[in-house]
Amino acid sequence: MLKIANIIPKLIMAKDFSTREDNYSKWYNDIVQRAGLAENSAVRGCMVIKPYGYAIWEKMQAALDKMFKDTGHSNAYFPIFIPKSFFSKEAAHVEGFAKECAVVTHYRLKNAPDGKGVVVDETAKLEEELIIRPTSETIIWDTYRNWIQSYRDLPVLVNQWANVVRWEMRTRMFLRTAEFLWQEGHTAHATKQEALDETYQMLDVYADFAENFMAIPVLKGLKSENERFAGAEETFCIEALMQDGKALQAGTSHFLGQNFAKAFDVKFASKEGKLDYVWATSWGVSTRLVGALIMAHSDDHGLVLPPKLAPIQIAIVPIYKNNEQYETVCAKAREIKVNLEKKAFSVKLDDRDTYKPGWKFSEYEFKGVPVRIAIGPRDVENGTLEVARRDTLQKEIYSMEGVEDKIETLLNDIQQNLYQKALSFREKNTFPVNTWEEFKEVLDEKGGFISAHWDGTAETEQKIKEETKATIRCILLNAEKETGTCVYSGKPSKQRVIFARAY
RNA sequence: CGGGGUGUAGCGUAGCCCGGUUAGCGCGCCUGCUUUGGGAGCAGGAGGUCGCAAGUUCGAAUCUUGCCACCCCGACCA
Repeated sequence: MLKIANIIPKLIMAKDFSTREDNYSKWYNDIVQRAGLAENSAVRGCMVIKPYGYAIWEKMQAALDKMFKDTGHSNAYFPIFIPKSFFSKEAAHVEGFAKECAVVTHYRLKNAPDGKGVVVDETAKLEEELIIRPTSETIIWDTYRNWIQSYRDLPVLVNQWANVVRWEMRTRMFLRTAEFLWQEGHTAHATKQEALDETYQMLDVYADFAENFMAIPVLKGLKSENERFAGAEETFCIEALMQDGKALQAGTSHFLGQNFAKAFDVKFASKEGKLDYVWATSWGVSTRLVGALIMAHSDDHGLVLPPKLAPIQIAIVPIYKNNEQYETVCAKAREIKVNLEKKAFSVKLDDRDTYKPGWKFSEYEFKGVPVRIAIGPRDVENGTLEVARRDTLQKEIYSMEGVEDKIETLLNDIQQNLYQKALSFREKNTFPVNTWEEFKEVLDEKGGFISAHWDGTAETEQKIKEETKATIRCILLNAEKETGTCVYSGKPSKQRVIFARAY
């Protein structure tokens, strides 16, 4: 490092770009659009995930898929359509999803009588309507019945990467769309303890992924009854805090008990020769994580991506005045690219002559590329490079010699720095409160996570939600037990729980 | 499904009240020249069913009615 350059002046921050303070949701939408992550589609509530946005999802998939495989799971695929009757087999489950199901009733179109377009052919009505899966527990447990007879068939450890549809009233890019992509793990076990262990294990996998890949610290906890998955005995979650002080549920892991086994009659013969119902879990994360990634790290210059999930980790921008310089500079740039690729980094050399360097700088900045290298004739002459990091916007001049190692260190540093920043943000925005007045005041003036005593009843949680829009995000798994009095009802409480307004 | 709002070129918009030139502007796009170390400049150019349908009128982006779509605020949710 020969010299430390200045932080980019505020003057040249992104044009026509909303700021977080000015209008948080517009800022979010601007990033999604301008970074080329996604756009609205012709279908209400559904989005088109564009190549750059999808590439982030693919990076997430790759990392998670490996973690699932490493914990013994296999991928499979179940149908997108679920017979309507399957849904009514588990009472709580129907109750929870009935209001947001898309239903297929016919299987054929015909030419309209007036010759304009096509209409549904009423003679092609399905005998039993098909539900487009909002989640796959029912079809999967109906299938598992045939897979499981003996304890020797257990455990079944299956994951599926799929799309699901939940007919939402109000949608937001990535955070809530009518159709979304996700993975859903569905496991079957011989004992309650084994199923519980699996539930915790996958929660840990999610937390590990969030913290080490997404660079987002998460709280691990148990959901209250109100927030529990429809059909689960217990729902566990990871909760993250976004920059506007709202919480985001980033993943869930459910202990389903024997509910689905009973509903779908999935029994197994134990070693002792006794018939018993199978114990189940399910767990999932979705493209919502892309939304989490945006809201956790990005700034008023655009997207900021952690190196481990960035589709492009390093962008190289050549600088030149004429053809001759272009050739020299690009030759050197290609050399650097090859060397960096030897370290398995994803590098983009942007040698397009149709855009100017300044334009490219801005482009990679709002696309969140962690590291940008600029190389010009002066650098070729001096054996140097200008290296800019996206998280701090700092620029430094590096010597070309051994640059691969320095970039590697830099990328690790950026990954760590993003995590630390997010962690200290969460710490600064987590508030223990003891009175109802304080609760409302903190919520309205600061937002963030509120740690407060709760009497454990659904009624109190409901009242709090009605009065403040805040819900219990989770009951921390690793929290110290501490007796106190409920912040709302004044009744006795065994431990503090985490409240927040949430996405 | 309630309450509010908006539909004009790829995007953002002016014009609408009070009907009357060839529907204007910015960004983007195309061509050429000069440029290229932080979103280039100049010159020229292309691009419009004014959301859809009907009505009023000599004449409708503009007025009326109906429909559709989208956005924001509520209830519901990963």
